Amino acid sequence: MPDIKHFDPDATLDTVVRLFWRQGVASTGIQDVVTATGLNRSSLYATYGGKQDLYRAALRRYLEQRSQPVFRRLAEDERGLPAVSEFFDGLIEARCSGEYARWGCMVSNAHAGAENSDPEVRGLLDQHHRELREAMYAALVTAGRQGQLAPGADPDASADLLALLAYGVNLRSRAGADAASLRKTVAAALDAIGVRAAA
Amino acid sequence: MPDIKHFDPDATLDTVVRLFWRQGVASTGIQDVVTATGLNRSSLYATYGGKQDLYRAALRRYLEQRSQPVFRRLAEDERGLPAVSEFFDGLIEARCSGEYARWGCMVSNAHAGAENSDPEVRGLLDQHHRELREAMYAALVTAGRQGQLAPGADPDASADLLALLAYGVNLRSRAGADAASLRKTVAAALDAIGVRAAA
DNA sequence: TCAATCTTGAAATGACCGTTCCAAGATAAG
DNA sequence: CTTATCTTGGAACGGTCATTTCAAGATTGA
Repeated sequence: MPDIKHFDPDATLDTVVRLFWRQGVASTGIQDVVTATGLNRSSLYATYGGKQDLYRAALRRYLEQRSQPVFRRLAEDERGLPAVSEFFDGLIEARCSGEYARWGCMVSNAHAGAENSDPEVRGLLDQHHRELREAMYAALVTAGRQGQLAPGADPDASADLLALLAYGVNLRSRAGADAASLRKTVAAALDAIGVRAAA
Repeated sequence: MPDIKHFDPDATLDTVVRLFWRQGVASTGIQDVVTATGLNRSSLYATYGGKQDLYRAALRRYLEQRSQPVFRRLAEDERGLPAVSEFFDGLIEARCSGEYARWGCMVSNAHAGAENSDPEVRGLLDQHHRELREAMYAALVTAGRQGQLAPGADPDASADLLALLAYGVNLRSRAGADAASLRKTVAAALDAIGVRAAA
């Protein structure tokens, strides 16, 4: 009997993700969302709830669509260190060029804003960090099995290090950091963890 | 002939720094500033200009009062790697406990927000990064002179790495990262750069 | 076709935003 | 003490905020 929605909630959410990703939640008004999505306030509120609910949904979708697929690929890659290197290459590429250049990472951005006082948002940040760290750890264990790690390198602590390094890349890329410089920095980190090239 | 100010602009600015540092500029209203400082809108606008001017002044003051003294101490320390280690210990201590626990770094936070679209703010972020990197580099060169660096370690790239790591620490500490875990991560990074403990 | 039920458009809500204005108060040189 | 000049308090400004409301439109089962 009822009417059906005249739009695709998932496609709309992708548009909303882009808004919150680029500008943050505090600097994005509902009017911005209305303008960008083309639908009106009533549909928005009926579908997603208020602004904070909309932000939470967008952050969840960012994790599912943007982060987790990349993490999964990293964790399941059997090559070891080259997989980690490729992960960072893709990261830097995405952060410094193309449609999302200088947007940083929506999760990293959320760390720095007032939005992280929301317990559910905080939970998503922790989940993101855990998943990134574990994917990195899996790749490093694989690397260790293939003798790619330096004798003293601890996969556990190295996974933490590389995860934090990714946050640093995300942050500095938003301020316009040079891609080549970021690549060189990452290479130095991997070199320090892996078997020493030049002794 | 004229009247004089009935307050100390520098002390007031310290209060404003704390506001913007903790909540960010977008989530802080002029009313918050009025309430926190105790002075009046007129005095605020007459002394500092508008909100954006006030934020810029606060960010400048954060650099001068909070960042640069620490950078200077790091750059001039003659001990090498222990100086770097102490820098990170102090950083993690400040980020995870005491008055400013879970506030992150005002500059790191600014990277992630919409405030970095202001050219002057962007300039301050770059200046901060340059100064951090150069202090780190100076300490690493000192370390190298004393034979504390691993044979393959490049002070230049390692300085970049440690600077990005600091941003990662700042970010994750805001989401409640555990101090012990952060310390362990930093130790692993320094171990990878320095002469290998366990071979 | 009718009626039930959801969606949609557009206007309205009150609260808060950053900023301005002006009269009253304070200061110090003459 | 007068007067010029700045500071201060507090009200007022138009604009924008997130959210609500409600009538009109659309859809589907009976």
